[in-house]
Amino acid sequence: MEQAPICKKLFDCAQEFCSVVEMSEETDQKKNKKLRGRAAAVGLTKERIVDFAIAQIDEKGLHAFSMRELARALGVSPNNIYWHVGGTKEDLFGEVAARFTAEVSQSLPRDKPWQDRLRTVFQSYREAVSDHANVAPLLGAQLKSNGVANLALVEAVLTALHDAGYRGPGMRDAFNALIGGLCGFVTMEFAPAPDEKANEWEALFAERVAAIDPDLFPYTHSVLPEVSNRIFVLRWENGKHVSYASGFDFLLDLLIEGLSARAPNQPAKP
Amino acid sequence: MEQAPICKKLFDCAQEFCSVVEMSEETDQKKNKKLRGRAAAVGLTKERIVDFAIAQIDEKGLHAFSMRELARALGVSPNNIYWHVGGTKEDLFGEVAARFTAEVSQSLPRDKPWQDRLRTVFQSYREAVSDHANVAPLLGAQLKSNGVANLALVEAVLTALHDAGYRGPGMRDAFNALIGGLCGFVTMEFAPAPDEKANEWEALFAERVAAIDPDLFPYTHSVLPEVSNRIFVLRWENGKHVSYASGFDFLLDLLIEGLSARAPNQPAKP
DNA sequence: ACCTGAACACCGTTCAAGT
DNA sequence: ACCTGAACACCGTTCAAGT
Repeated sequence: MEQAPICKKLFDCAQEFCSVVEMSEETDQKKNKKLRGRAAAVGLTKERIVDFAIAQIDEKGLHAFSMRELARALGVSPNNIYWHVGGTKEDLFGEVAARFTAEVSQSLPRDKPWQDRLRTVFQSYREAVSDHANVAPLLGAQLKSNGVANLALVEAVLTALHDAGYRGPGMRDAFNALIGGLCGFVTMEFAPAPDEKANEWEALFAERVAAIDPDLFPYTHSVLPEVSNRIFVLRWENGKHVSYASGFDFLLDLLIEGLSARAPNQPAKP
Repeated sequence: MEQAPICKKLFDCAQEFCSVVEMSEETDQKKNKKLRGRAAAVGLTKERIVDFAIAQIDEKGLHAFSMRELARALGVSPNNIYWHVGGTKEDLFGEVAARFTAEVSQSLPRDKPWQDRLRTVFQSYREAVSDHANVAPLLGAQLKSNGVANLALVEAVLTALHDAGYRGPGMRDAFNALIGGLCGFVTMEFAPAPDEKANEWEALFAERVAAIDPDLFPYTHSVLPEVSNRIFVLRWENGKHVSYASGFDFLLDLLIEGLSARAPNQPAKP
């Protein structure tokens, strides 16, 4: 599993050592050739693999993604991928998720009030995910994704809560409510639709929605026109086609407002 | 896809017609034998299939679930399942999710204030999911699950929001914030851990967490003892092993509180 | 209608071997 | 170290056929 990176490191050290030793009697040309002969034979790197994986997932969806097809796209034997990325498909997904959350933690302002910092963190999280909506399930619905990569995000949220005065169990609950609520929202927002023959499923679903029994669910039936395919359970398209931005913003407002009202550190009133 | 049920109906009609015609010259024994000869040959039903599917998922996890193994457990040919449940694994997952959310909408009180009704709806949703935590990804991270089955839940939430005075776009946003936030939370809560060799992954993760750089993430590092494996991103076990109940309750409180404060219908103050 | 057996095209992963 | 070819054990799904 984890032996690959370790081996790699050992090998890098060994290489370094070698180059130093042979430096004197080796021409630059020879060296290049040697390098091309091994690492550059295919030139595969973890970055390149993750790049292609994300592209494939973006294009065909997570469901259709396969290691063998990724290998074909890279023009490489499948085992080569395993070597670079760890012995398992799940490991690759972990790398994808990691790359991903790394983008979020680019520009986190430090000099604003904690409420504003929270707002920008989660807004940028949602933006990052919506750029590659098909990977959404990897972030919310798998533990491996919650890797150690997105520490910047964690640090940002924790310090914000600290500034608000939250400590100990209260801080934990607040953190979990924020991450669970908001990241969970985004996961649901971009939940993939069944990949049936084109619009077949949509038509069927719309039909069923239209056939809702007014006697059993009178209110739902009455608001169907303003609600159909625009709220979470009663929909046949996900956030890629129908915007849930206002719902997300509303949730974010409710949470920050509530956290402010309950914050142990209240602004001094002169 | 959907042709199976149609065929079924046609056949049922035909059967009925036949029995009526033959009724006069057919003994009850003969009829029973005939019935046993076809439908009861294996006695497979959609209910039985879903029962077994849930059991298998509970036991081995969603990742390890397979149609062929389900067929083996049922003592049946794989195609038999396809016939009863629709032409696809995804269809079966849809049925599983449906059965599931049907449980939630059992006891929804109607005579309480809307805040209490919302509270019980979502508490019981979380309880239902936690009883079969491994199916959680089917509910939050796939659109097919958001089928038309859980209409009782939708009706309950919508009427609660109506009583609070929410209408139109405001009602939509409130609905999405509630469902997305709370159901999303539960999806994250029970996100499955990688199924690696036992505790290997856990040890590795714990190790990595312990190795967090205090210079890069000073605050996270300082609260590690009270936070490690107890908040969402920094964990190696999911809600099956570590309770997130207090975080969920806190989120629920924040939402209901916020919705009350903004509710167009405020209680009359005499 | 309900059910089976055999087959197709694919998959994740591993093993032994090359450079 | 980096990479390939061939193989294993499985999978979802379909097709033709039985009752």
